[in-house]
Amino acid sequence: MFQPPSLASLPPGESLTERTYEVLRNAILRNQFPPGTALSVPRLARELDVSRTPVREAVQRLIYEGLATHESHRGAQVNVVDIEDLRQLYLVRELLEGLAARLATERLGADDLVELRRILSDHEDVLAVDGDNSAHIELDMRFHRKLRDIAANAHLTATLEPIAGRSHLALHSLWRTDDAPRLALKEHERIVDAMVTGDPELAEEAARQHVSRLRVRLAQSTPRAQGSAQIAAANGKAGGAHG
Amino acid sequence: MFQPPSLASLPPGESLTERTYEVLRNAILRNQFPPGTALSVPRLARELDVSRTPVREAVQRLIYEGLATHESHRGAQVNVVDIEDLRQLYLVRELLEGLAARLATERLGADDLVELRRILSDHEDVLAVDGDNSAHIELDMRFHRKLRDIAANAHLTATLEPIAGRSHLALHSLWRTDDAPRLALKEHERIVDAMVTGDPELAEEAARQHVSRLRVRLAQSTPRAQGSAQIAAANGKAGGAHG
DNA sequence: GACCTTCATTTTACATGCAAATCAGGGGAC
DNA sequence: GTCCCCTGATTTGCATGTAAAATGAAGGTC
Repeated sequence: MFQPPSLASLPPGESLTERTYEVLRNAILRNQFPPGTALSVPRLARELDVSRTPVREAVQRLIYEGLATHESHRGAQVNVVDIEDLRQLYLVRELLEGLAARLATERLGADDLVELRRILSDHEDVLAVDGDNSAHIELDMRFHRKLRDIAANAHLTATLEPIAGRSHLALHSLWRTDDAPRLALKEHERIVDAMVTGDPELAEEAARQHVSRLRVRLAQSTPRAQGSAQIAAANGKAGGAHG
Repeated sequence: MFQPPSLASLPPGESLTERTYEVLRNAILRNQFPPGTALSVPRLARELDVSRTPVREAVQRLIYEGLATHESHRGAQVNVVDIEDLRQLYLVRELLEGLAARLATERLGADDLVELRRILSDHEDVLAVDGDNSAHIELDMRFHRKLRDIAANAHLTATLEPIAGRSHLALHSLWRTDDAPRLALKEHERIVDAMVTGDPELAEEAARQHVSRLRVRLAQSTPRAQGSAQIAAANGKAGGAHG
């Protein structure tokens, strides 16, 4: 059910805890561990072939970051994000993405612009193939991560990263309309356009509108049984591919 | 140097890790562990009379929260916040405190108002005695924490709490002018006044201005050797009590 | 005195041991 | 069929063991 990415695939320079954390985080954000999945420390330790200590520390980090929840003596499980959560989440995210776009505009370099455009172009390619929601989410994450990088404000990054993570986690279960990815890409392009004009306020507003519209679109999405479907999918094995 | 608060003083319902975390966090925010202080896990474990595991986990939490920093194989130390850090920090904090005030205004109940006014009144009392910067910081924290509570947005709280923690950490080393506490209190009162009018936008603006002015005041403060004094105090052992 | 080198101490990063809590899954009792 | 209790397996929360890295003091050389 979960091909052990085996850790070996990761930068061996880092600590085991760090690498374990990356593996688990990616698995969650790629929906390989859907919301509701239990994160048993001994089990993961066996599967990843490390001791329990690094796994425990990685799981705690996921908890602090809000990708997992914890109940006393009952362990952790991948967070289930419901509509109300998302509403509150996007209220915060709107401000922070706006700030990121504003700061990024002030510091935008030629290289950065090239990289941003490459992401947009990759994103277009992915949407052309269509149907692949995971690839869309991946590109969406790359775009927003790049914005944070350009903004170069360590506190903003540290603050926004977990927020963005939780948002993207929710996307797997809550996206609905098929044109949402296309709308998102259009809005990304608008943000970049605003940044190119060199007007920070404009970029901020474009980014805020983007998040605000995401929120509206997600709120309108059929709330198809708030993740209970996910939990079922997680408990019953995800074997049947096209369930 | 550090009277072991011994953990026993804390809610015995919680886990050891949780209680250890609270003890360390309070010690840092009260400047009992000034910036630069090394957080040696075995040493703290001895002093607090618990095993190393809960201490290690508590320290990691402080690191994720940004109250401590970590260097590979060299352990953690209490974060040193410099002026540039603070500038970036307050840019983020301004937005989030604004949001908190806006949401709090929409949900303000009679009890909440009583509590807020009580905090303001306690704050006045403390400033009347004067000279006690720690008490001012404590009341400042209480005020902003209460605002977050009233706002009742879990994601905002989770996001703003570490930011506020780091801000308050910096206050111990970077406050300067003697009238800063009084100005802060005045601005708190303005925020509450705005909330009472029931106008969320006004409250948001008042809160943003408060943070923005804090930033300016802190930036103007004599940067008295960015915490190096603190580091010296921390390294030389504070053994001789009144060293 | 300035600069190495060595060696003991401490600490980190990870592994493992273990009591107590929780959960899964049968039987019975009704 | 439903409720309840029991039992065994698993897991959490904490404690402890330990190799390798980092630190620091002592001593030797120039």
